[in-house]
Amino acid sequence: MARILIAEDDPRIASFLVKGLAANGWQTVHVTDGEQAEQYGATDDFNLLILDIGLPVRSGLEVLRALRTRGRRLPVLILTGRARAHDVVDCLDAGADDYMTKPFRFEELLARVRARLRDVGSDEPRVLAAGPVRLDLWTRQVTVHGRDVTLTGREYALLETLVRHAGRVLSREQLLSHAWGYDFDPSTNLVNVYVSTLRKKLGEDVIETLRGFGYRLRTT
Amino acid sequence: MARILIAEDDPRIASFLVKGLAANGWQTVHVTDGEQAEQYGATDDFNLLILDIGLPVRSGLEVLRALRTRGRRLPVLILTGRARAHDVVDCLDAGADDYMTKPFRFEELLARVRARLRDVGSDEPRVLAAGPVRLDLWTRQVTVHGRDVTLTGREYALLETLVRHAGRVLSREQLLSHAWGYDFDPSTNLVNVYVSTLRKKLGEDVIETLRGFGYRLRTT
DNA sequence: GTCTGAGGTGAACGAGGCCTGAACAGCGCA
DNA sequence: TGCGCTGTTCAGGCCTCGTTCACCTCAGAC
Repeated sequence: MARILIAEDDPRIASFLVKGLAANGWQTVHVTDGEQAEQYGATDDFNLLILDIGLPVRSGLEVLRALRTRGRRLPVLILTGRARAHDVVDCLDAGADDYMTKPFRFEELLARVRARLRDVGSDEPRVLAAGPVRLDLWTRQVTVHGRDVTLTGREYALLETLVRHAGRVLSREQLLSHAWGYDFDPSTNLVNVYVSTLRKKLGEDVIETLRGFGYRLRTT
Repeated sequence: MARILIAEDDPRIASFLVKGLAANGWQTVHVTDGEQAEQYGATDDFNLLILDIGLPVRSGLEVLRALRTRGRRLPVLILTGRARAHDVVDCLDAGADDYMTKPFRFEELLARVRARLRDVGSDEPRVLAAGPVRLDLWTRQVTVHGRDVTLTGREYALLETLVRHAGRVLSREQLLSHAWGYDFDPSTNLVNVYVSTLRKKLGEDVIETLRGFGYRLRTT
């Protein structure tokens, strides 16, 4: 099983990452400053480092440079705020493999983590299918009962989450954190709205409502 | 699977090469000075050597001469900066098979790598086709729905990238790194502009926009 | 030197996606 | 049956993202 080192000082984002990655079967270790990140990253215990660029004590960029200087080839995924997006170039120069700007959707992070771990673990299939729904992850094409459907970004993200957990009941909160990110207002009715639009595009019978619990993708 | 030895001391270019070649299914080994290049190149483990001319410890030219003196017939692709373009003649004399001047476009590098590996692995077809588009890689002729179209260099590079990954959604960054190179400003709107001009020449329906994600070449 | 065309930049414009708030519908419980 | 709670749907505004255009630089041809 792949092990992931998370270097992130914002407790909110960190807990979001730890829980989400654990739920997908990865072991995580969480550190909160650049010094620890460098120490742990220098061991051979991890298959991936998720590195916040704005860490205390020592910045993510410094950590990355130090690791690369020591010859560590560990894949590194950089997290950066909008405002510091220009730092990304330096990080890629310094040998980062990929980056994401905050706020990010969890599904997107998962996709990138999977891509980076492809050599280590099982690789990501090209097509996801559940019940009448097929998602082509390369082309982002969606079909229902063989019929092509065009979805917007959010609609696609939400459907992808449902398909990945097909048959399971997912709460509004779970769907929000996967398809939107950690940065959501709990009182929003966004999920309801997007389920509604998805139903219009996919047909009424594809997504089931479990009153009081959440939604579920029909697998039959 | 073909194995490629990369001898390049600029970490930026090296990481660009390693990632890009790996993504195309080649195994790479990366060394950063002329001494290592010579040691690794002397083994029989590689099908191609990508050799920077300005390496520390021992220059690319020295490495090349040493390998050839020892009777190694390994194909060698030279990388050279603009300023040192005159060294190319010496390298070709010393037995290099091909060369590129920095900065270079990734697609161009790929084409040369494919050409050099032709004997070893699968060989490159002469014509690429996807949907209504046909590219003749030898003559650089382009047709859409059978109609001839003339493209500038960049337009061609961008279209080639789209055709090589036809149907897949490619992000702006992926397109930039393939059609422009490692040396791009992530905030540029170049891709947008060139997609726009390509659409004018090829027709509106050939390249599809996936809002928030990138572009895709229609395969139907 | 002048001209031409390719490559690249910055900004204005516009469409469309995303989200909110509120009205409406329907289910379950008393 | 009536009430409250949960879920659905719709209209409308904001704002991001993509498109396009005018303009600049640069290199090569003549």
